[in-house]
Formats: sequence, C-alpha cells, structure tokens
Amino acid sequence: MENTTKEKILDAALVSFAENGYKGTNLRDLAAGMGLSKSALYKHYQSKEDIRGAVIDRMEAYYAAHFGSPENTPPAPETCEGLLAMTMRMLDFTLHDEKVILTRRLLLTEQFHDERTRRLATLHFLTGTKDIYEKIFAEMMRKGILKNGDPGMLAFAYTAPITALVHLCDREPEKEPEIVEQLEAFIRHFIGTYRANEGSNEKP
Amino acid sequence: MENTTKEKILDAALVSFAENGYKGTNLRDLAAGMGLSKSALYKHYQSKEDIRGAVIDRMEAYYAAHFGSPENTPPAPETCEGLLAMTMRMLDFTLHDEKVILTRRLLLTEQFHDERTRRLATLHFLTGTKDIYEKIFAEMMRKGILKNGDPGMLAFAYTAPITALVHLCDREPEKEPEIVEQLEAFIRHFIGTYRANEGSNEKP
DNA sequence: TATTATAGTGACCAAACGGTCACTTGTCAA
DNA sequence: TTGACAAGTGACCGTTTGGTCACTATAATA
Repeated sequence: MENTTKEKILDAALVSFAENGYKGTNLRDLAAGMGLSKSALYKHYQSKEDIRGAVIDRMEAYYAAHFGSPENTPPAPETCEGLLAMTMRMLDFTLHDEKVILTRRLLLTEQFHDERTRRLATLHFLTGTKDIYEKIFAEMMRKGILKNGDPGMLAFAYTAPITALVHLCDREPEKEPEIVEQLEAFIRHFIGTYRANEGSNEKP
Repeated sequence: MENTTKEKILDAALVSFAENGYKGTNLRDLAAGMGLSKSALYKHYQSKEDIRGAVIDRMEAYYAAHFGSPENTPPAPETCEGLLAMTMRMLDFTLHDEKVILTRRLLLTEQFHDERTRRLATLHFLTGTKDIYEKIFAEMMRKGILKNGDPGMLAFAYTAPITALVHLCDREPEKEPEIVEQLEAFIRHFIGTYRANEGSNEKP
C-alpha cells in the first residue's frame, strides 16, 4: 500500500493498541513515536475512536483480501506429508509476521469492546481457518488420501488445537521451539489417525 | 469465604477489570458501585496495582484449590458415554458460573500485562485442562475403554477444541445453544474416533 | 470514662488525557 | 505573484484519574 502519513498512523496505532490496549494508548506518544505532534493526527482522523475504526477497517480488508475469497484457498496436498508441510509453512508465516502477531493480540485483548472486533476474532481464531481446511480436507477425502468423514468436523478438530498453540506462542514466545515441536507432533498424530487405509485406494 | 469489605472490593474489581479492563477501571465508580467512597479503598489496599495483585492472588488460589491438586481429578468414567456426560456437566458449570466467566475474560484481555496473568492464562486455557484429561484418558486406556495411545496427545486433541468453543461462547453468548450442540457433536466424534474396539477387551 | 485502632468521608492535588484553535509552512494552480 | 489548500505545530482547555490528608464515627479495650 501507499506509505502516506495516514497509513503510517494506522501502523503505529496497531502496534500501540496491541501492546498497551486502546485505553492504554496515549495519542501524544503515538504521534511522537513517528515524529509528529499529537495535533497532526487530527488532520487525518477525527478522533481516537476514528483511528480505532480505521485500524479495524484495515484488518477486515486485509483478512478479506488474503483469506476471505474462495480462490485464496490453497490447493489440497496430494499426500498427508504434503498436508504437514503446507501447514508448517503457513504456521511459519503466521508465527513470525509482526503485523499478523499484533493483529491477533489486538483481537484477543479488545474483542469485547465492539461488535466488529468480536466478529473478526471469531473469524481469525475459529471459523476462518476451519473453513479453509474444510475445503482442503473435503478434497483430500475425495482423492482417497484421508478417511471419509465429515470434513467440517475434521477441520475443526485440526485447526482448534493448532490455533491454541499459536496463542500459546503469542503468549510465551520464548517457548517457540518446543511449541513448534508440539505442533508438528500433533499434526503427525492427526495424520496417523485420519489417514486413509492403504488397501482402500479405489474410488467409487 | 468471609464477606469482608476487603473481599467485596476484590469481587467488584474482578467484574470491572473483566468488563472494562484494568486501565479502563475507575476507582471512583468501583467504590461507588458498592456504596463506598474511593478513599475507603485505600484503607484496604495501597494502590490500584495492589488491588490487581490481590485479584490475581485470589484467582491463583482458587485455581490451585479446585483444579491444582491431584486429588481434585474427577474419577475416570467407566464408559465413553460417561465421558460425554462428565464433560458436558463440567461445561455446564464452566459456561454459566459468573465468576469463572469473568476470570476467563480477565485472563484473556489482560494476559500480556504481567507474568503471573500470563502463566495463569496458559494454565486455564491449555495445560491445566489438558493435565486433568490426560489422567482420565490414561485410566480409561488402562481399563480398555479407549484405544491405547499417548494420553497426553489425546487430552490435548480433546481439550483444545473444547476450550476454543468455550471462548466462542464467552465472545458470543447469544449463540450458546448452537455452540453446546457443536460441543456435543465434537465429543461424539472424538469418542467415535478413539473408542476401543469391541473385540479387544482383554487386559495384559 | 478515657483511649486507641479501624473504617469511612469529602475536599483537594498534580498529572495525564483527548480534543481544539490560531498560526506557520510548503506546494501547486490560476 | 497571488491565492487556496493540505500538513503540521504548540499552546491551551476541560475533564478524568490515581492518590493524599485531615477529619469523623464507631466500637473495643484498658
């Protein structure tokens, strides 16, 4: 995107809202942190609430652009090992991209403040990820890679523990190495449980 | 516990911290809400920070008393249907006890503020529940009710999705009926996946 | 009864905060 | 050159906030 002052303010606001909370964010420090005076903020936004709204707008737009549309669903892996690799690749991004980390933190800590944040939190932490893997699992079942079953239930059973460990990593980043091991162990366990039997490669 | 003023202050503080956040909590309103003046608070606690500390103290003590000790682990059910019943009973409490709900909310929204809250959050949302079910599952495996396997991994795969739905219920309480259905459906799916085969009732 | 400790009050303080406003600077078009 | 406009500044304002203090009331103790 453009690197306008208006956009830079949102960047700084995301950081501050995530780290200090909305109430704990001080407009003077926020502006000073980017070499501006507090009054300058009011040339671009009408109020502190207005800034919060714009931050949420951008989060919504970002999510819609990257995960919201069906064509953004990654192609289903051809093997269970491919599923492991793909998930670990997505996790590597999710666990280290600063903007994504801050977004999660903001959604977690401010989810009870307004309706839009609440909805976004559910999307990020539950339904969004689940829907993506539901499509993938449905495809993998069709291809005979996974046992047949309810792909939605499977996706939920897969993504919820992963999301829990992502949250743990946000909370205790110093334990990342062990957590990543746990993530991989869980995925292997999952694959071991739901992988299709070798003898049933026929398709109807 | 005793119903002293000192204790009542903690009750009110838990509510306010959970609903408005620590920063968003106003000592005047907090005191007025219980028919006191703000100065009275300072007869019992030295500062706002001190009140937060006492609230966390009490949460730690409560958790330790109710879930922390091994003898508090509920007895392992004799059947898979018993597991479902037991879990739904615990969930019924967890989803409706006001103090527990507020505690979760406080831990969620304030988990990045201090180390103790962080640790308590991990305990509440991840390791604590997992450890309880790990023991239960180990026992159920020994009794031949569940397939043999890693009880820790199983407990994680069981509790993480349940916790995710509990969080969803906190966030969107109006959807409780559907969420409880989802909870039950997940548990049934879990049982269907890990229940021991009928033919292998022998014990070593 | 006199004393002392505890719980509570209301006025007060200094700091911090969101927000406003008159003013300056720089840029581009007429 | 001038005029208009957008971007930015610093002083200022009213309000809110955590915290303090002198004072009162009550009840138990000596």
